[in-house]
Amino acid sequence: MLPAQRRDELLRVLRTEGRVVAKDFAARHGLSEDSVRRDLREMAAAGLCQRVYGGALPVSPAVVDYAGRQGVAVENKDRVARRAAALVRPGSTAILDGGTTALAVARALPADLEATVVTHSPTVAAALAEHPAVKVLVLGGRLFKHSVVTSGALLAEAAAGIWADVFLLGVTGVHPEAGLTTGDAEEAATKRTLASRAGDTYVLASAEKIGAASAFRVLPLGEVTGIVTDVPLDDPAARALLDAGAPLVAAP
Amino acid sequence: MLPAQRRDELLRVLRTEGRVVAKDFAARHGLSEDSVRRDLREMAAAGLCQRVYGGALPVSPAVVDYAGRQGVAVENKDRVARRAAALVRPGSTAILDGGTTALAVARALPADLEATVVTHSPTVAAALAEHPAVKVLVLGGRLFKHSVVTSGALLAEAAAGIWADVFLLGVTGVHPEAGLTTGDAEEAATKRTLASRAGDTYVLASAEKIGAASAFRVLPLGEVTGIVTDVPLDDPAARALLDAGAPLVAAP
DNA sequence: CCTAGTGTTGCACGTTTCTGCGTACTAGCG
DNA sequence: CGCTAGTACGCAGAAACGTGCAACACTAGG
Repeated sequence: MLPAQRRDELLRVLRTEGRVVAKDFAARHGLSEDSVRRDLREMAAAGLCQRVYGGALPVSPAVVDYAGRQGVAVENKDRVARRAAALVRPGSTAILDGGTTALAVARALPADLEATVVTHSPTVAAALAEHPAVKVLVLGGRLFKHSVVTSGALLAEAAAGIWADVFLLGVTGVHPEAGLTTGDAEEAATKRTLASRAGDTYVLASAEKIGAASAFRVLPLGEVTGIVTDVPLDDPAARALLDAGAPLVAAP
Repeated sequence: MLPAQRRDELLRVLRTEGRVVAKDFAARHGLSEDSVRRDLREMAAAGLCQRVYGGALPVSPAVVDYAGRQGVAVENKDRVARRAAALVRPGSTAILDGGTTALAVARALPADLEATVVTHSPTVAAALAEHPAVKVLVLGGRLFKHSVVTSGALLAEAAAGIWADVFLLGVTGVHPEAGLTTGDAEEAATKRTLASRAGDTYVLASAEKIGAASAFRVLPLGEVTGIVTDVPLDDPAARALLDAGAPLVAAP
């Protein structure tokens, strides 16, 4: 990445996300933290941003407040996303589900990662367009409006022709008795189809999903390789899941 | 390689990849870095690119950056988009191309329209999730990063199974001699495939496309049903197109 | 066919810019 | 108050840069 490009990108992220975390930005784009910090320092000196401990914020305080709230809200999902992103090994093939957590995973993938990602979410596909080294395969089909993913016969047909190392599955509930659940029957079926096309299946389960249950079961707790969560494993809800045989994996 | 060829190629790479790295370009084409740098310097002086350490970037990031491109010539695109949206009749099936103009068409569709829209653009698909009565079919395939559309064998296979009343085609150039052109060979092939799956094909040609030409021809001017544009039909550029047999349709 | 003129190219040189690393300092947190 | 992570600063090496110059090719006119 060209130095000038790097600075443009920093400004862009600052504008769109309301903040820049030096460490994350460096990791995401395969840069040294030093270069990022140096840029931020110079941009701050030029009045283009406001340097703070850990990164930078936009100059205008109005934007900062908003960004701050957003930041706190997404922090949990980010932790799960970062942990899950590490499951996509260089050179491997991964299936990425739809939904906000899966979208966060797509964004958390290292910028220089060379891998193949299969997805049935147009939103995730568009996000992955930012990752130059990732081969992206979109599974077509009828668009399911609520969660913005494709499903149906066309998808099943396309999915039959692929095989992935890992499937990162998003659900709306992880419950000791109900298992892994989601809010729509067809969506559940689609997720099952995708799970059958990968060697390992990991569930993306940020805190608000733990202990929750929706109407339709995707899979029983024990039939996935791991459930990535940011809830501490000694939390009562987590204990209940572990007792029910859920393979919980704590995000750092 | 001829000097003039080299400069054309530099501009092409700049346009399609959004940047040129002097060293890489020289290595890739068996040139000296000196020559490349010299060209870039002159092009920058002529205002054709922006010289940065390591290579060059487009004059305005908006030219290439997909997100940035939205906002350029907004009103023009909207006029074309509204006119084109009227071509999607209630109850009919339409294929919608990728790109910013097609995205504008998706947004311009009436909120209560009952129709089926087929698209190979994740961005357009996501936008159509806002239209509750529109059935959306996403064509899967390998994601082409630059314009964020799918293409390849998987797409061709999926496209073979559909038939639409109308195809709304986005291009980067409408030129009296070059015809309808776009910046990538595979993209051009994909657009041809889609055109073959619809009864009528209409081109989305906002003013900046008129008279412009890119490297790869999608179709000759005469082989489409109509070319929707906001340029007045008595404009010299429009006249030249009409003389060349282009079926121009003026947007109101 | 020769020659002067023009433009392009590769190379050498000194300069500028960028980057990674070591060191010492500081903010945040328990 | 001590620990950790983040930070600033300085430095040295590497990479990229611009400039001047000489070699070369190509053209036009004699």
